[in-house]
Amino acid sequence: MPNPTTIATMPPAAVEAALERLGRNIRTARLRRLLTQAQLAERVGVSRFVVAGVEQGKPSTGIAAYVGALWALGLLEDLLPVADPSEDAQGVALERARAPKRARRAQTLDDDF
Amino acid sequence: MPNPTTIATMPPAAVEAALERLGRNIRTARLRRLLTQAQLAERVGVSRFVVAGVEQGKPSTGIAAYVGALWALGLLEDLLPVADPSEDAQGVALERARAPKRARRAQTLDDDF
DNA sequence: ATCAGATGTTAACTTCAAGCAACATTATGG
DNA sequence: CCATAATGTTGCTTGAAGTTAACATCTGAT
Repeated sequence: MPNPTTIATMPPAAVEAALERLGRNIRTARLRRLLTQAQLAERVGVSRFVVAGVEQGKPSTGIAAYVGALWALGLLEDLLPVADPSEDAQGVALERARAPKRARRAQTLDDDF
Repeated sequence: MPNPTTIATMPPAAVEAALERLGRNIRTARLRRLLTQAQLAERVGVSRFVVAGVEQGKPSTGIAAYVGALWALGLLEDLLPVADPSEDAQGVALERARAPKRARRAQTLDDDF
């Protein structure tokens, strides 16, 4: 991550909290299944340090490690509702009869200021 | 990701599919809010290429970029139920009156073979 | 209480991913 | 239709993520 001032090094507090929570949840799920970090890591295909990072909610860890852990724990389906368009009430409300493939703000034409 | 044979380069099909779906969902949410990739990237604090990677479900992209995008779109709460211990039916079933802090498999003692 | 195993910590090294820039392509608004 | 903005693509550079290893610490089973 070449740029030192990135989200992975200084994430917003809300993002950081969400990641820590997710990590704790994954840890709880692993312990319930009586798996060691190393065993889970082997299933996921990473080193045990990456799993440790996931359980700490490390922001810079690749998402594949997180999703791989969920997959190895049989919790992949929990990801399906995330940002699901049909559940995005705010998005549906914002969408006023338009579903563009590209976001383009109408350029000011007559109403210059 | 130094190791060439990692989950980020060759993820299981299910993981790959889940990531692609998540990326598409994030893209849909962004378009509904009439934001460009660059605008969303600015809010998240990354370059527009990272956002493009997120929307493609790139496995090796740091989870902070994904969660940051959800945060910037007002969809962070969607992450709360993921791997939620109280919703982990399988985990609750497996947990037989024990909640260890470390996973340790009972070593074979008398029953050697 | 003891000991084996799980987890945390540190360090050095390797490799890839993020950043950046220029260009091509596509889609949208006019 | 055309112009313009958004998105995709490519190549390069560099910093950081992941791996490995060794050691410390803590937990839990016996």
